[in-house]
Amino acid sequence: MYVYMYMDDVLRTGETRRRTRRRRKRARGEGSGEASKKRRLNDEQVKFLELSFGEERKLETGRKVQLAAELGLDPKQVAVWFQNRRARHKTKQIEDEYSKLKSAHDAAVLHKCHLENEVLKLKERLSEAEAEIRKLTAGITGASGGGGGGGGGSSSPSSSFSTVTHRPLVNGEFGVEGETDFMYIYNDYTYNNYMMDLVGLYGM
DNA sequence: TTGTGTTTTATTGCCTCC
DNA sequence: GGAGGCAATAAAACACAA
Repeated sequence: MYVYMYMDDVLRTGETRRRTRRRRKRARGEGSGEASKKRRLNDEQVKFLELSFGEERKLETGRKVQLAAELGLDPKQVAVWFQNRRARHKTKQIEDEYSKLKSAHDAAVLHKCHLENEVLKLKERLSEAEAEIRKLTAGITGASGGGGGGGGGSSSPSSSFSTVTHRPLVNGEFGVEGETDFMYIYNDYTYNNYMMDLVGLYGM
């Protein structure tokens, strides 16, 4: 019996279902007369119930009866009010949680954009550095292959490497905020490291 | 005034716990 | 098995633009 009634309701929608329930109610002799009319609680009653809800969200029987007596309400009304109030509270909590998560998500997306931008800049710097290395390496191999003497002037290793090791030390060169750690690592990459890398690369 | 959207009060049916 | 909680929904009351 229940299933049929339920399916009946499921198959109907919106106003049709509403009218159906209204008809059923009337058929049971409800829905008419003053007693069944909805009675809105006055401000004082709501204020009192809110205070009580603030103290304790759930309602034991004793407290329910006492509240009802104090407010001149039916204990059932108090119970219903608490039930609905808990539902509203839950909805609000969900909404708050959603907006917090959304803010966090938006911040994460923004951060990701910054990081991607940073990666692009660093890649650009890397290819510039690689080009410079190639240029300098060509100079070194050319000088050593020139046979004898030389040594002085711009072709000397010391003058070339000093140029390279000092360039990265220019503060803010990468255009990246909060790059202190990176700068520290980069500054540590000194002449000796550079020489070792070259030896490794070209077997000098 | 009236149509429409929102809020509040109440009901129903199911579930859990004691 | 009864009391009480919850989700879903109805329906009355209210707010407000057109």
